[in-house]
Amino acid sequence: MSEGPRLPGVETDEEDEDRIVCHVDADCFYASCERLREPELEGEPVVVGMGYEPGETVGAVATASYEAREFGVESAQAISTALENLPRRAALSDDAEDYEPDLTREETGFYRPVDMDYYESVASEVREILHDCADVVREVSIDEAYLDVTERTAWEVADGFARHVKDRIRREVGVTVSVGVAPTMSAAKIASDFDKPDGLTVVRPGEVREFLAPLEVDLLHGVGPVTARELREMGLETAADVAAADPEPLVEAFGERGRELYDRARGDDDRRVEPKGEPKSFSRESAFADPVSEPEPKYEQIETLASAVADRARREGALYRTVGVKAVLPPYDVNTRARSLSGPVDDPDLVERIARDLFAEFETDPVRKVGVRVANLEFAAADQASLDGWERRADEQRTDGGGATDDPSDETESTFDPSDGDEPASPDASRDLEDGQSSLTDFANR
DNA sequence: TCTGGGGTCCTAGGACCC
DNA sequence: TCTGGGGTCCTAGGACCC
Repeated sequence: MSEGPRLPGVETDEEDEDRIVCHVDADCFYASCERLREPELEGEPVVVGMGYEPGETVGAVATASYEAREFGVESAQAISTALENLPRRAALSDDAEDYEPDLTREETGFYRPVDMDYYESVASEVREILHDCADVVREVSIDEAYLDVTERTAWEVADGFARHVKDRIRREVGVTVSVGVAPTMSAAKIASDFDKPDGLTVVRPGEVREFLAPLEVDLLHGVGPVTARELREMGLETAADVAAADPEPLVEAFGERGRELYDRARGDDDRRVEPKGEPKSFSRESAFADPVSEPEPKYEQIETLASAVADRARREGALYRTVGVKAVLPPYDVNTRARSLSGPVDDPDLVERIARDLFAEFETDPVRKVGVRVANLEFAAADQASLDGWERRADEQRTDGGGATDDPSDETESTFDPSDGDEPASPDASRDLEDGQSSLTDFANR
């Protein structure tokens, strides 16, 4: 996790420079998926919108095909803006009179709503190929992964290997990907971006710093608009500038991230490709078309989201110890509130109660977006969240000795006791958990 | 860029403990 | 009671990524 200064000689990272890391990044993945099941879209501008319904103008651009990008359509753009840059083709034929009469077919595009289930099915086909091509795969998102292919290829033939991966995905799934190969994860990531779409870039050991040198700072992973501006204010425009800079001011300005930035710009990155661990949180949020001031619609949304989040956690076998809400107030004021319990639970009704409770503060505010989150997840291992699981834990805590170790949030728990008593709501584990908990608490309080 | 949704990590300050 | 040092956990906000 944390990089920081490291002790010399600990761990086994002496021979790290010999890793061969491959970063695979699908090109405008959602749009490619749409083309897969609708081949007529091939070669046409395609815009995939989230929160978008056919024929409407709300929502935002999730992905735009390269043809659509030519018209100035960008990811995260409001659909209404995208439509100004690139009118909807269907609209043209449906209702031609309402649109500029001189629009040619070439100046219009296809708009489709996000269909996650379908993209997920395509992604899993890609994933299978990736796992077939590498010993270790880290999936970063639905359309992106790192592969450690050290044991599968050699630098002399790395481009042939990458070509093979690309070809297999194209042939067997039908989408194109861009691939970067480098001795580090961060360089591989940048390399895959270097020649998009359908790119293939190999950066060999010893070439990393030279490869990065001319890049603008905002192309570095982890540098967004805010950091880029600050770096420029410090006179650092390119990766070479950062690499040659004194690291101290960077650390001062950005903390640990500053150190990381400096290291990465110099090509230093000793992270190993590792499979992604368990998720840390689940959340759902949704925006209102216009800010809402009345409490009722907001609470209704909160409840819907709370139950969706709790459902998800249960499906994934996760217990949670923290419940949070989010309220976005105009113009774009993000507020979050969270409350932790003294032990992990699976209890949809409790999620809903806490979410309502936390949200009460924003009851009468105009709100444009609300969200619900669970965190501090625990994935009950193979043995489920069984009672003996809890007894074992309780034993651990007991033998821990001093009562000091448990229950900093004791009073949180008691806050919920009154409302908790009124119904035997929670099926399965959670009741046992809560019971187990209270005896634990009793013990601690003795 | 007038702003959608689902995530991660980091930081700062406070409470609390020894 | 006028004030040390080390640590953990919690909340809130922010930057960033896809």
